[in-house]
Amino acid sequence: MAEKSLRNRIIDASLHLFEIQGYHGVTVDRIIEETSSSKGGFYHNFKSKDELLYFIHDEFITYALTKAKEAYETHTTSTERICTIVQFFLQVFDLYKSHITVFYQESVYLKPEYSELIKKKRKEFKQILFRVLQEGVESGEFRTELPVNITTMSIIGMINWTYKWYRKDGEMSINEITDVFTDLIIHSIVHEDRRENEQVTQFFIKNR
Amino acid sequence: MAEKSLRNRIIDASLHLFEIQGYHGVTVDRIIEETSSSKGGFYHNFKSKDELLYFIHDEFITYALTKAKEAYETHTTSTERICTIVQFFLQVFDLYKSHITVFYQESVYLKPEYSELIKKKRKEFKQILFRVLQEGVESGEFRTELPVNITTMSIIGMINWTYKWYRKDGEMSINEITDVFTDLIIHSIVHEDRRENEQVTQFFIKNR
DNA sequence: ATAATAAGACCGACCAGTCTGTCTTATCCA
DNA sequence: TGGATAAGACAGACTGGTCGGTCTTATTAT
Repeated sequence: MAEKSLRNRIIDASLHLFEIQGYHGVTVDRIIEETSSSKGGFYHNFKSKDELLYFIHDEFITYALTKAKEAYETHTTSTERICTIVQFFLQVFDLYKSHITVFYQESVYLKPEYSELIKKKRKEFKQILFRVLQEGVESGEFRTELPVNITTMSIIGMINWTYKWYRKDGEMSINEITDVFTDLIIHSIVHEDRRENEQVTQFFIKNR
Repeated sequence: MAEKSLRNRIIDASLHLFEIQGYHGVTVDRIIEETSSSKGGFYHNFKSKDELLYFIHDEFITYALTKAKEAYETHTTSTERICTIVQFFLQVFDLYKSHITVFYQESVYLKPEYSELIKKKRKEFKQILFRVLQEGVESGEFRTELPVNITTMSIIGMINWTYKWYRKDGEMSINEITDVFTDLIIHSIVHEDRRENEQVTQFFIKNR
C-alpha cells in the first residue's frame, strides 16, 4: 500500500486536532509534531495555516453539494428527495464528522476571500433543500400551512446539530438516528393522509 | 438613568465582538477601545480574558437552567411543558443571541476549570428536557415508538441551530418561528389522536 | 480615605511565517 | 552509461510581530 503523502497526513492530523481544540487552539508546530514533519514540509504543502482551514471547508462542502444535487436528480417525489438528503447527510457523519465540526465551528476564522467562496456553495446547498420543500408543498405532498423557509431551517438544524453530540462509538448508531430523524420529519411535514408509512419505510430499507 | 458600570460595558462590548469575530479574533485592546476604557479598568474587573469568557457562559446557562426548571414546575402535562420550554428558549434569542452564539461557538476555549463548571449546568438542562419527553412517553401523550434520547437531541438541535441564522431584523419574527417549531414538534412527537390542536394553540396564544 | 477607573509603558511568551540548506528523484545530454 | 543539472520535498533554526497580562502613576467620585 502506498504511503500517505505528507499533505494528506497534515490534513488528517489537523482535522483531528482542530475538532478537539479549535483552530486557534492548535499551532502549526503542534501539527508538525503530530505528523513528524517540519515547518518546511508544512509550508511546502500549504501557503498558510488559513489555506489549510479553507481546504478543509471546501473539501466538505463540495462533497455535500454534489451529493445533494445527485439526490435531487435521481428521485422524483419530494418525500423521497427529502428522505434521501436527510439519510445521506447523517450517514456522512461517520466519514466526515471532523470536517463538519471544523466547518461549523471555525468558519468565522476564514479569511474574507476564502469565506466568500465557501458561502456561495453553502447557499447553493440550502437552496436545494428549500426547493425540495417548496415543491413538496406545491405538489400537495407536504402540509401547506408550513412556511417553507422556517421549516427548512428546522430540518437543517436538527441534522447539523448532530455534530455536537454524535460519537461513532456511542450507544446510538447512525442508522438508528437516521431512522428516527426521518420518522420525525415525515410526521412533521407530510400530510397525514399522504403518509404511507409502509412505503416510506420500504424505501429506506432497500436504500441502506 | 444610572450609567452602566464599566464591567457591564465590557461584557456588552465583548459579547458583540465575540459574536462577530470569535473569541480569538478579538483582542483585549480592541475591547478597551470599544468601551473607551483602559487595560487597568479591564483587569480591575476581570482576572483574565478567560474569566470574561467564563462569565458570559455562566450568565447564560444559569438563566436557561432556571427557566427550564420553572417551566417544568409550573406545568403539569408533558405537552404543556415541552411547549413552554421550546417557546421560552426561542424567545430568549431576542435577548441573549450573542450569549448563545458565544456559548456554542467558543466553549472549546474555556479553561478546564471553567469548562467543568459549565458542563455540569449544561447536563442538568438537557436532563430536564429528556425527563419531559420520557414522562410524556410513559403517560401516553407522546408516541411510544420514539427513542427518547434521539428525539431530545433532535429538538435541542432544531432550536439551538437557530442562532446560526436568526436575525432580529430579519423577515421572520421570533414569534412566527416559535409557532412553526412548536407545530412541527407537536406533529412529530404527540400521538395523532391525542393532538388537540385547538387546545394547544389556545395555550400558546394566552401565554404570549 | 478608599475604591473605581484612566492612561499607557513595558514584558515575555507564543506563534505564523521565512530562509537557507539538504536529500532524493527525474531529466537531459554526451 | 554516467555525469551534470534542475526540481521537488522536506528539515529546522530563526525572525518579527502580536497579544495577554503587569505595573506604575494620575484622576475622579463617594
